[in-house]
Amino acid sequence: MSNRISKVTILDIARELNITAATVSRALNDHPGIRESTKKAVRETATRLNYKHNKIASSLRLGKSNIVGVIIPSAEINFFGSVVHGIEKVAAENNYTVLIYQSNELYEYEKKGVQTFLQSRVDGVLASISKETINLDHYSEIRNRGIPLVLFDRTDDKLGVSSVVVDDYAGAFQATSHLIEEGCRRVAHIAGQQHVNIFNLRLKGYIEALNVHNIPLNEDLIVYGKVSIDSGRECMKQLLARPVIPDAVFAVEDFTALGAIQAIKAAGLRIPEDIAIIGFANEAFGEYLTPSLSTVNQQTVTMGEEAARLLFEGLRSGEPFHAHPRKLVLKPQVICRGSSVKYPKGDGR
Amino acid sequence: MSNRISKVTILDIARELNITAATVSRALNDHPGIRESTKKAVRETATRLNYKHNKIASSLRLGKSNIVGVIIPSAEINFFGSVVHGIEKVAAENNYTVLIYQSNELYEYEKKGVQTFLQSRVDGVLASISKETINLDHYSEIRNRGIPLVLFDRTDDKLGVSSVVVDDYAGAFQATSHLIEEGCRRVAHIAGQQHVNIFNLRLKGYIEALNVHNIPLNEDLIVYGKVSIDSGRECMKQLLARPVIPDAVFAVEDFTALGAIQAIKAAGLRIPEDIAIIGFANEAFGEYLTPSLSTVNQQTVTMGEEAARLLFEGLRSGEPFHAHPRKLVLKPQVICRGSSVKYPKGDGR
DNA sequence: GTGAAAGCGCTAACAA
DNA sequence: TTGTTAGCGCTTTCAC
Repeated sequence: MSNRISKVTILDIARELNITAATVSRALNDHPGIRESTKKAVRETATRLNYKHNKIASSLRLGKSNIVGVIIPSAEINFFGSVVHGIEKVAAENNYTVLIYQSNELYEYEKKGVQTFLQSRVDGVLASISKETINLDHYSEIRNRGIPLVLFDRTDDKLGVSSVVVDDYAGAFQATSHLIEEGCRRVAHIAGQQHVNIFNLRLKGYIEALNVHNIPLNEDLIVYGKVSIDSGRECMKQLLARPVIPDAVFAVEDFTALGAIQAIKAAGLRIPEDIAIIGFANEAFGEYLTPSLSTVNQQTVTMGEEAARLLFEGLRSGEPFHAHPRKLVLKPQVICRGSSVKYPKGDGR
Repeated sequence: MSNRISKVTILDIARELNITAATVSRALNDHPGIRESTKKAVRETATRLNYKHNKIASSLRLGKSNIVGVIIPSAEINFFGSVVHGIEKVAAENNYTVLIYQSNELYEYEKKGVQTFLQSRVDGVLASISKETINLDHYSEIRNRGIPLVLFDRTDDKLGVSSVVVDDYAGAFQATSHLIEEGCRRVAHIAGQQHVNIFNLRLKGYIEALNVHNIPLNEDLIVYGKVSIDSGRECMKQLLARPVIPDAVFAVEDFTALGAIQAIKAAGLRIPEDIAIIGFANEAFGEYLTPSLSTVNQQTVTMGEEAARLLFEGLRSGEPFHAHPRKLVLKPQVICRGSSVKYPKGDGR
């Protein structure tokens, strides 16, 4: 009620106590070598006057904002939501605030996000590259300005920055192997855009699993989609129209799998009896489907935590951040659920 | 490559062109009364030198940050994700950046978020109150400091600030009426914490619908839960154990409905034949369930847009923000899907 | 149409 | 242990 619009500064506190602003600042920052009694008095006066630290002034003076910017394609994809959680956790531990920017998978938005971050003088950036993005100059700019940048999930080695990814190749290999071990022989793959690194790796993992299990690769069983529910549905329809109908599908991620499931059901086929299916990413909805969706877990929270840790370690060390880029590879795990398990008791071998 | 660490300021541009920083500032801000040729030269030099506007310095000088803070319980609830989308859209139109803080439904986090925003000198706050929150002093503080505050969805009239809500009472009324019109007579309600305004309104809407349809209220058919999947499951189990088994359930929101569905299926009952069910909130997963979940749509994006608009209008008008709080009530719509429609062709009357 | 000068609120040398 | 002083980068009166 007293100070409707707070304009209380450290100077007000100083005057109140007949000391200088410098002392107040030091007291507030718990500087060693300020008498305890002074600190106490300052703190009390601060609360009494309703003082609030001005981060903007502090940032300007310090040349650092204590903000990290995070660029994600979409907060509505559960995967990124979880990663952000991991990031926020570590950021909070380091006394940092997190600014989130959604690119909506659009190159232009992504560029705009980078500019916003640069203007806001964020101390570091964590980013996952949008599907649409091919030109990486905006990320180079961050790098070149010496601002710590760590990529996660959708990364690009060309940038020469640290990154955290899940082993998509291994995940795809395991997922496909799982289907084969359930007894499937005509395993199809609904793939994603091949310029996106992780989607390409998933295709490769799929192919390798076929190899290892001595199943000849059949190009007819691979379709390339755009990674969405609609695209998954369309791709599945194409597969069902081909001479050889698959008995299993490894979808590039869960939304694609969902679309495929709809198409399979619409065709009057049973899951997993006629066609088994597995997705990738462990989106929340998968658990609630009937049958529940098998998928690959990507350690999302860990990914966020590790990415943030990489960032803060570099931030603390203070030194040329991008000198020695590190690459962390997390191990994925197959989650077997109803959509892929044909023989709940035994196994297919 | 040239300026690894950008330290280019308007002064550098000024020196380059033999003018003063003041002129550069004006040129960059497109001040009228700066010669076109000067502006052009300044802009060119700025890009050449890789100049980047320093928002922090600007904010300090201007006394405004051009940032709005948004407090939501959780980004993982689809509902809030959509609202944030609406907010971001309007914020972008107004040249504002959005800072998001997740309270995780925890009072302490929520308080911390408010403090962070206050320190960051956000120009306004949009918030949805956490389920756990009872004490509202932290919100009063925002208000008392004269910082624009607009609440959405989880609001509280006691604060005397503008708010945007969906008409929960009407939504609950419509949802319950829908079940009754499908021929159900023993309509149960899994309710939420009654200190949360919207949950209380939903209970009231439920009761009123029974009244209007001349169905006596049966306290045995109401259980109070904690609004989560687990709680929904437990509450449903309780209902199934009672002397009168319901033939329909109106769940306080979709996650609760999901838990209830699991319990119903586990009990070997069919949906909607034995028990029809409807949720609230139109979470994304509902569409993908089998049967798909009927629910109440809350105009989420609109809610975000309207809340943001309320904020920016006040921000622009510049005047005592909380003098005339406005309350916007959006109309919800029942979405009929498989879980509640017993007679797809006709109706229950 | 442009310059000179002051200041937003804070912090860190350097002094004392 | 505390004070003095200067400055972070920008914007804005007030001059001219």
